[in-house]
Amino acid sequence: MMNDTASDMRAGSLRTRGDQLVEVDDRLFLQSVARALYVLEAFGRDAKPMSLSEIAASAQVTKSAAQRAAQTLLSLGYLERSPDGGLMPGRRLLDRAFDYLRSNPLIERATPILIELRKNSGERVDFSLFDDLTILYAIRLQSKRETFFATLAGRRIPTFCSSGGRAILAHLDDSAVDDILRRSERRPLTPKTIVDLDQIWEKVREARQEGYAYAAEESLVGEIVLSAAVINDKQQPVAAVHIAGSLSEWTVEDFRKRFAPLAIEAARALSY
Amino acid sequence: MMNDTASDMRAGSLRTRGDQLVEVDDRLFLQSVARALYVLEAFGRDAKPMSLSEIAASAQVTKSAAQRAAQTLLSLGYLERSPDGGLMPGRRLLDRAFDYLRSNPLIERATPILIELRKNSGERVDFSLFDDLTILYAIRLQSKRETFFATLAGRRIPTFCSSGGRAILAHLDDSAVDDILRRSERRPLTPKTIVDLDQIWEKVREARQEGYAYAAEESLVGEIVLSAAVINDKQQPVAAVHIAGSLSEWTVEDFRKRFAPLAIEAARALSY
DNA sequence: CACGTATGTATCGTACAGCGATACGAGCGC
DNA sequence: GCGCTCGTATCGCTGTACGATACATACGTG
Repeated sequence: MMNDTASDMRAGSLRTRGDQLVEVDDRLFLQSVARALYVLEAFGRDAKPMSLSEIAASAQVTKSAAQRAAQTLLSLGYLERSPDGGLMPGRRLLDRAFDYLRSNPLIERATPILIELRKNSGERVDFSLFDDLTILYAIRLQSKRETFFATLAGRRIPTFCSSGGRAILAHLDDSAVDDILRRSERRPLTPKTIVDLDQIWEKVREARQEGYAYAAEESLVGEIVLSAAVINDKQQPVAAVHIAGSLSEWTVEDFRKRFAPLAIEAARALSY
Repeated sequence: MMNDTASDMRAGSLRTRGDQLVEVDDRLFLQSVARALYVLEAFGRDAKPMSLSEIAASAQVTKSAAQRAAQTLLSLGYLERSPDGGLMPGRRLLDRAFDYLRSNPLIERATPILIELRKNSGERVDFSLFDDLTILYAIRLQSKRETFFATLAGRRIPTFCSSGGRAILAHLDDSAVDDILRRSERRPLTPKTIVDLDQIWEKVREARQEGYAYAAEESLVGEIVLSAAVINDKQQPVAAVHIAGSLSEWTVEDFRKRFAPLAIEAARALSY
């Protein structure tokens, strides 16, 4: 079967979504399901309770479609009414995320190792998944002082300017790195964010040599993060282990010297 | 057309799902969306990569429906292929949960207060939402030593045997408490779990008097948890603040004396 | 090595679920 | 009062999504 060279004869229709063209594998695709998910995703753009009309506009579906999807999601707990009558994401979403974390063998394996790392380092420890232009925090073990966003799994930050992202890039070949960097928007998150292509490349090369990456104040002022990549059985980087500290307690050099071996060790234990 | 077979043509129809009867509000309900969500929920029952057939069986949809839903969810990132070819929840679910946490005003308000509480107590601090028979962990701030599940938001535990649940019950009137206790399965989680109705009532009454609840080793051996309820503007309990410690470091009495005021104070700050 | 039984994948004709436009009523500001 | 926007409800048509079924593949197993 599967004369795969040509997927030509069948499937692969193109659908438009906003101004993007999205290649859709087959006609098993359920449009109403997609519309409902677009409705949920509207809150990713605007994290506040929204009216039906706002949702319809943001999700780029008709008001009717939004209405039907919202009713359905509401009755299943994936949307909730906010006190003022608007709509907001429902707590059922937490259950699904929980399922994700529980079902994922890598994360299951990672948790005890990260807990150990947290204990040994005394600093914040994170575990993030590589997802093209962004890395996605999956496990977060805080230290004492933290800010709101530092506690939330599900947060994404750009690959190009995070230590985790660059630790991962260091394990890709040049063309793949180039591809990612080119497609990244490279908007600075702090005044110290490195956005220059050559400078990023320099950091990636350094990470290749050292076996880990670090970033000082590139995504949060006053914060230093050091990361090592986790490699799968095909030698591809899939995730990263982070240790994050405060520059009010550490110099960059001391931090690197102290924690690089720990991060590398933890990442290695998770690889393969 | 429109053959008059069976299905009543009017609103508020009843649909069967397994052996449960689910009242569906209107005919704005999108069945295909529901089916897709049932597919995702299958992983809540069995947190491991599953085959399409397993999913179909667990979600109680036909294989065809499961196939279509899976394809759709796959292409949108809400399902992923596991290394062995099976299906597992996709990382996009984390994004949605993140949206939930970010969009929810209560949680936004709670985070800094909990961080402060974590700092002052030095113990693990959790924030859970009341959801009928269960409470749902939304924020978790670990202490040093932790186990896997203690780190995961999205976890649910029974209302009846958790300190948070009983702190919440203490703010409901008797009939509501009774209703919840009766509908709860009351399966013990540890040998120390209190399952006897009268004893639970005793704990609830104690919580009413003290303004907080506690549970020693009822959901995890060696763990003591103390909680205070958060009240909304209609005087209904909606959430709870927990402080959790180890019995290897504290006696029950010392723990209560030391942390009850902190938990109560934090919960009060979040109320209204 | 044919066999049975899993699996995932693909096809197909038809029914009916879901479509979008539109109408309706409530609430707000002017 | 008017004019706007909100959420909600209605309706007839149509094309989406339905379930059964067929097909390819990968297993063990006797």
